[in-house]
Amino acid sequence: MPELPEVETIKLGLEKSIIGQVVQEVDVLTSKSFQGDSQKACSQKVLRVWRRAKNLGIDLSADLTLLFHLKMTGQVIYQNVIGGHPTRDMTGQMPNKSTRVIIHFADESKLFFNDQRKFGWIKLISSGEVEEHLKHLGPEPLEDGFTVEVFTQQLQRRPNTPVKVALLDQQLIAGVGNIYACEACFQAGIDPKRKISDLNTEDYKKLHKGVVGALSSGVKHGGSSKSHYVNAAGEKGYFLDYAYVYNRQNDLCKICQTPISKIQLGGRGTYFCTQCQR
DNA sequence: CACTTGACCTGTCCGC
DNA sequence: TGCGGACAGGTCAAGT
Repeated sequence: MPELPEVETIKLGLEKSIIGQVVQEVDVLTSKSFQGDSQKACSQKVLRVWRRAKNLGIDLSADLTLLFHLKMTGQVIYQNVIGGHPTRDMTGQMPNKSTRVIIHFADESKLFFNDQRKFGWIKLISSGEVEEHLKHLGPEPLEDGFTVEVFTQQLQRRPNTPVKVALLDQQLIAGVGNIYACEACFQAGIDPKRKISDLNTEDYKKLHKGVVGALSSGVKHGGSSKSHYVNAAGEKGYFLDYAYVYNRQNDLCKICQTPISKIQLGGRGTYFCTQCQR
């Protein structure tokens, strides 16, 4: 589920709530969801929360890092208990049947890792190992170094791949997933089926703008909640209210009123407007 | 090497 | 109402 904007929104929420907290206990309810010795995290303090692509990191003292990947259905929800009641209760009773790991802090607040499909994971590693885990990832599209030139160079490593499939390749660009790949192609006016080798300079420029624009809009609206995604406080995101094509098969294009088409590309559902995207 | 497909899981939705 | 099949935001490994 969560793509760059969703993980970024979770990161911003956690930064406000868990920096300086001390881990008291880690409760692993589903063993495949947690790799490493969870006991090592006990008594360690949260120093920093960060994101790289769709990975979420929590740096602890003692040179430890909790690395998260939410895959399709992962959730990271923080609940601070005041007067016996959670401060917010958007997500119902916690833990629930998809809760896989609970991190208890010394002040009795808790961080829940929920994941219906069990594809996601948490790894406890030494901070020095983080780079090794993330080294295959391409550039961060919302950072300053992400120029049209860098973008073009990266895409050209996959000349025979359809544009939308290339955007999903984390080695080329970090953090774009199925929703934002569809939206980026729409915003660029580019047919998602076109091969990379078919693009000209102008196309790269429009696509670059589309990728940055779609992701920025995603962050601005707090991410996309088709079914599972919630932020660190358990609240939904509203980007899909503003989406032009994703999940809008047969609905009318917001620009030209043509019904939105859905096809398969690289095995994934792909939405686009046959009129606006060429 | 470049690219495609299936597997990993659970739940929901849709047609019959 | 029940049942089977398709599909779901991601990423690997194995196949062509």
